[in-house]
Amino acid sequence: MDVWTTAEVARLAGVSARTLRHYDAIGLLEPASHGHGGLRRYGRPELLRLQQILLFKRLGLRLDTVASILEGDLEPVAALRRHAAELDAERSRLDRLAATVAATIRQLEGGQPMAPETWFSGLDPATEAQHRDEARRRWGQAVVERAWTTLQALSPEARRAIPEAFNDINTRLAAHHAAGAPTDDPAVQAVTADHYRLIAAHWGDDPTAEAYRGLGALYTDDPRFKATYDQVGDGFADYMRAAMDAYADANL
Amino acid sequence: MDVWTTAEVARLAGVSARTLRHYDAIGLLEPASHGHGGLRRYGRPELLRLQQILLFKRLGLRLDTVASILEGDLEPVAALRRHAAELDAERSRLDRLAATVAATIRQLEGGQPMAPETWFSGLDPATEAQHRDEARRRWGQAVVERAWTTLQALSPEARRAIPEAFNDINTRLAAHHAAGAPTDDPAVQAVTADHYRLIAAHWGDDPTAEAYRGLGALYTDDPRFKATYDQVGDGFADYMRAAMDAYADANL
DNA sequence: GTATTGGCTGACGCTGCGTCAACCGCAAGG
DNA sequence: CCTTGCGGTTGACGCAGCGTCAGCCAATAC
Repeated sequence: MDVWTTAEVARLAGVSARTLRHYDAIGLLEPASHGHGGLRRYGRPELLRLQQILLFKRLGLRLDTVASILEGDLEPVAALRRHAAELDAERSRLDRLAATVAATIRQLEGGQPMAPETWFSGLDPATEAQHRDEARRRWGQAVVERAWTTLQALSPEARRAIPEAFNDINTRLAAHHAAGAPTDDPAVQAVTADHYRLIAAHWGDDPTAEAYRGLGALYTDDPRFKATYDQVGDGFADYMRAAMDAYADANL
Repeated sequence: MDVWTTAEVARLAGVSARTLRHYDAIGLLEPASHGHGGLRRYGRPELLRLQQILLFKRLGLRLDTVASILEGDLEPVAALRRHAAELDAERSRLDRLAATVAATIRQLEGGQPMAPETWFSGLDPATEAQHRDEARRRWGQAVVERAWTTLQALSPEARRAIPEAFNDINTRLAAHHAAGAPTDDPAVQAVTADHYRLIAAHWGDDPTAEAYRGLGALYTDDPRFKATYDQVGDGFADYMRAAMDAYADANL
């Protein structure tokens, strides 16, 4: 009884026959010999090797790494150390991910269908930087930059309150827009004043005329905002910006 | 400027053009229209949709899940909750893995090339159980079972010391085996006595003759041990068991 | 005229097998 | 003798999410 078939080895080692064939195919564990009809026959050395393979695999090493170790091309301890570091990195990545997911859940629960102001908070640094570059290139104004970063820096509570409030204002303004009211119409300017106060509430100090115009520019020039606002109605982003400009002209 | 090409959208959103084509291929984000030569043309609604896609993707959701959410077939909050649970499970899996890897590193550092006694400590429960079933079926003796479980229950320090000691004994015994010395040869029995004492040191009380014979059976009948010992020399496992039986006959 | 950009459509590669599909050999039972 | 069934074999697709050629077309810049 020194030789075992595929199914026997599989049972002994607790793996599937398919796995053994796979290991043969990739050269990780070749049978001692082939019998009639290509039957795989494994001997004791193969059993031993399989056990070692399973040991390392159980630790999460990739099969090619396991192969390198068993061929003596890789120091087991070194490989495991590197693997441990990778595990650690992956774990902290999951930690951050979980935190972000939790935050998003809270945000979704607290707000309406998600306002664009909240969609982009917390993009990854690379994307974020790219967006800012794009913005700078387009608007070329430091004030717009400040409007954006300020929006980003809002407290979590403020963020949770934002979607509703914006939704409210957008709805009211959309009504005037649909009715064809000019942007300097008193009713429109009243809504815009609410908008200004909403912004100001999270601005630190009251936004200057320049800052408020910058925010208006954000609505029309940043595709992320523009796309959203134009879904409210065709040309709504432009309408909103015009109303904001008018407000700045008259009041700031 | 209401329409963008693949590369433009890619730049705006910070993804690759290939990704956009992929999303088109799987129906996740189809362009608004196709221009001359099949050029993809994206409009604002597509930009918006892409932003939502990227938001959910960034949270680690699979693309088909994202699709379900955007199609309204899946509640975003519910999906995120489930995802959070999965993240949590995965994280604790990584925790356990990292612990196992660390333990293995310690073991490898403390010992020689890894003795078989340590290889199988800490197999996953299913495999472990299967091995024990196999063992019971083969030996049908509770004492063998006890020999095995006792080996498994050793303290970490003892485990670290074991490989060296076993290696030493194996080397000495292998010399006699190669020289063709009978197993009841006094020199062979002297080495066997050392082996007995080594085992006894971790046994709790001194192993009985029955227990020691059971351990010998483990060496020849468990493929995990047999394969290893037979690598020392052909028939070495049998030789060792015979020496152990002889020792038990004469001294226990 | 041609070199450069960009865009297009395949199609393979990666990881570790699970899962058919199609076929063969051997032994027991009708 | 034939069927059934078990266990073995070799392909080959599928999965997730694109990266990465390869080969071809069109418009633009020099």
